[in-house]
Amino acid sequence: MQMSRADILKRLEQHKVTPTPQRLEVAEVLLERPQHLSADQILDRLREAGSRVSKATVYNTLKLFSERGLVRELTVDPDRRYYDSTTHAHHHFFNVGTGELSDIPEDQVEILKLPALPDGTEQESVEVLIRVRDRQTP
Amino acid sequence: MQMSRADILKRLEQHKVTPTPQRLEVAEVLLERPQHLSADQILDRLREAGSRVSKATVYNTLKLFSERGLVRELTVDPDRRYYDSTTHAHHHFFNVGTGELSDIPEDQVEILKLPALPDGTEQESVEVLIRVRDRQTP
DNA sequence: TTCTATGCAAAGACTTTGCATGCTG
DNA sequence: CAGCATGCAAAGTCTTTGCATAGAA
Repeated sequence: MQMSRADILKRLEQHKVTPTPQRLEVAEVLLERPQHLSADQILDRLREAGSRVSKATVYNTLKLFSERGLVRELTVDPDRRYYDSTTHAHHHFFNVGTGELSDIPEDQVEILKLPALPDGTEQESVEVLIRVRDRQTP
Repeated sequence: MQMSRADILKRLEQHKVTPTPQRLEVAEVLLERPQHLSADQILDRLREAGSRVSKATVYNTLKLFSERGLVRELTVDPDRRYYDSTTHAHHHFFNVGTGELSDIPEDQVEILKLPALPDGTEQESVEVLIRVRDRQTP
């Protein structure tokens, strides 16, 4: 990824997000490279870098970004929402011990057969989540 | 399913859960049939039936049940944990509008290819989640 | 100046903890 | 009687709301 400030501005505009200083800061951290971060992780990074954004602004900004399709919200850990800088369809590994999330390239998974959808519904997404844990090495 | 009180007692014992009046009440509601319920939904049903269990006890009981493998915890909605009375591997539909969860029988999904696991990890589960939404009927 | 959008303190929702209570050996 | 398990009030964490502030027309 490695987006310049100008690239980020462009991407915000593409998604109809009015750029503000705080939104730019959040976008810079999350869009820097393909990654999965929680709101608090982003807040920590911003604070380390000297920013003074409030917690609520980070949460609200990420919510806005995901509503506008700029990032993708992941539901894999009941304790926190992760935001994915990669928005196209792909699958995930989730390490239940460490909370670490990693991408599975789409071509590494092939689903042969899927069921019919419930009546009156349309598909929004198909996600494969492989939960893993660190192997014991005693 | 349709378990009698005796069946439920047996199932608790099989999973090394000491039966208490409150645990039996929670188990009766959740294990009655294949279903997915949140802690608060279970609390509501218990209260309607005249029970006086506390909220915390319902939460703690469900946590214990899932640790002991009596039920399965599902992570599909960041706002609440669902508990599944069906513990064997299977997949789910999740209606993002209504919050409704439904089972996909295991034989309705065939995964042809899965990636190698990250180094040093072992697989815990593979879950397919199909998010759907009600189709617009204007 | 009026109207709209932004940013944060405080409130809210879900869940867990710590201690009082009761039971077992 | 000692020791352990149980159940709940209160506290904690993550997230959203409502209002004060700033900016645009």
